[in-house]
Amino acid sequence: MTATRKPAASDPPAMSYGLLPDLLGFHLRRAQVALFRHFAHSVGTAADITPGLFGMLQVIAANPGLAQSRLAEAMEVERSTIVKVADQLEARGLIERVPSAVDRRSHCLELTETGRGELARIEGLVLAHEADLTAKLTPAERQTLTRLLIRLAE
Amino acid sequence: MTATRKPAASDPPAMSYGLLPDLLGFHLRRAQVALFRHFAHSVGTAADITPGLFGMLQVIAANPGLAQSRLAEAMEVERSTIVKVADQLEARGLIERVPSAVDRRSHCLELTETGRGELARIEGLVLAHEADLTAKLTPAERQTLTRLLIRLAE
DNA sequence: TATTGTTATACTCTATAACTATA
DNA sequence: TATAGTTATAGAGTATAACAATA
Repeated sequence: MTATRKPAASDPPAMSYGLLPDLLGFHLRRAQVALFRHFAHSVGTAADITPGLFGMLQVIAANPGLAQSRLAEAMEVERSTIVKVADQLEARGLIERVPSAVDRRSHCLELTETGRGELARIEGLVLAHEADLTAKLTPAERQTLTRLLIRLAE
Repeated sequence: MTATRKPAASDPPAMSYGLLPDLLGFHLRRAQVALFRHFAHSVGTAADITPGLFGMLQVIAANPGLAQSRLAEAMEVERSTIVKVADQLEARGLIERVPSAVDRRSHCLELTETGRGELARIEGLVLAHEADLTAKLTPAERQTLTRLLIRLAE
């Protein structure tokens, strides 16, 4: 049995969320807020990075020489949005814009040596964050959750 | 068996997402993006509302006479953020700011008659959106997903 | 002193539209 | 004509800090 206490007359009336608890989007949002907070506290304070920037860095690392427009497609954002992301990562010395050898309009994004080192460090932090966050679930539950989310997004 | 075709030499190389598919946050985000798109196409075009505004309206409707500061706490945003939300909903004639009888600093948020009608209509659209979105899942899977998301957010 | 609503301001993330240099 | 990167600009959504009125 869970710990309870006698409700006092001075208690604020319990808040109702109406229909929201019946909606998947409500729980999806709450889970994401919880994850962002956990990420900010664990990874963010140790490495000054957000989930979004980390995602960009991952895709750049996994696809050496990726053009900015291809990154935009992969992340499902506008080309123009990538400019500032690349500016930021370049200003921090994590990536380089290398002119393409075959298309002079195109910039190939590449991790720098610094970027490779930083990314390795951040990956360690992210994996620890992931393990900590999902410690509430069994491995089977974690896999079930991932699979259901994938099917929802398809 | 799934339909396939012979890969052509001109195919772009398959994009890799690196570590991202191993991370819950990646799938959480994709699911939320998919849900937002679906909401925008189904509910949004018929009622000019976003998931965020709908959530605010739900909590106001479910807690008549709620003060702005209490709404801010319930939605986990700053007091000052609520001002614009209330402005918007009031400008659309959906809610009213009623001066509190017991605390002259406080504004009690109340649905107008128009607001009640509109909310009822929007709720219908939202429930249809929810049913359509989750048609990919069995009722048991839907419940499992909700439960796992709740445990993740706890 | 603390709280309520408000304003002014700013920051992040994103999009649109127009520009240039290539293709 | 179409594409790659860029710029300028704007719109959500959010936060911080300060203020007047009130508790």
